[in-house]
Amino acid sequence: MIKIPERIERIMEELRGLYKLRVFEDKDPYRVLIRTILSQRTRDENTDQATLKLFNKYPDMEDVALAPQDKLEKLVKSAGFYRVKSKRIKEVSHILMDDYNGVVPDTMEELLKLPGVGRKTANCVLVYAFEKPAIPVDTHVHRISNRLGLVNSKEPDKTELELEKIIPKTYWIELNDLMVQFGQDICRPIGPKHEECPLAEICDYYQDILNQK
DNA sequence: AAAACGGGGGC
DNA sequence: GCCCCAGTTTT
Repeated sequence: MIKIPERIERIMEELRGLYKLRVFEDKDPYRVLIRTILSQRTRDENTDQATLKLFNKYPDMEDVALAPQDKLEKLVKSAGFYRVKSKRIKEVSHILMDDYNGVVPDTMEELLKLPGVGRKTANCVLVYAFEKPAIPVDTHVHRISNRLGLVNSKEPDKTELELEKIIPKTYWIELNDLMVQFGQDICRPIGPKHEECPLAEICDYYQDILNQK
């Protein structure tokens, strides 16, 4: 059983070897924010399609703020949860115009005040728009961190706190994206591909499975 | 703590 | 056809 710091280094190096860090071609904070809200509980392809259609028709914050609700719903439909999401992006746009002078805030405290923005979304904006170190914890990061024995946590918020204590800051910006790719590809929620996994030998979850046989 | 929100893809 | 999924808010 290797120590945590070595374990982290091993994990991050393997993930770096397996995947490339994907960055939004459009780092505009407003667009990152809206795209991230649309991405909640939603796969990339569907998010991308919805985001594209939305900004094609309503390119700016003001356009979205003034757009009719039913038009927005139609445009973002493919992202799922489309009624609540369309309402939130419209409301967020309004609030940013009215209370923030059209500027997306770059602090956790202010971001959390916006409707539809929780810790995961706020951290995504901090990382992907402002390039500030933060660790967005979604279900992939939550699951993988627990399986690999980095944390022992039932809730994503607790996972985030624990990760922030043990992960060197140099890894923060890439951790979420690399783990998401790993989680879709190999360390899947159901039916993880242990045979293909380069981390199986240091994985608590896999070792438990071996021991049960 | 649990429910509600949802279209799209895997099988 | 059935089941699951890159969260957040409301009950």
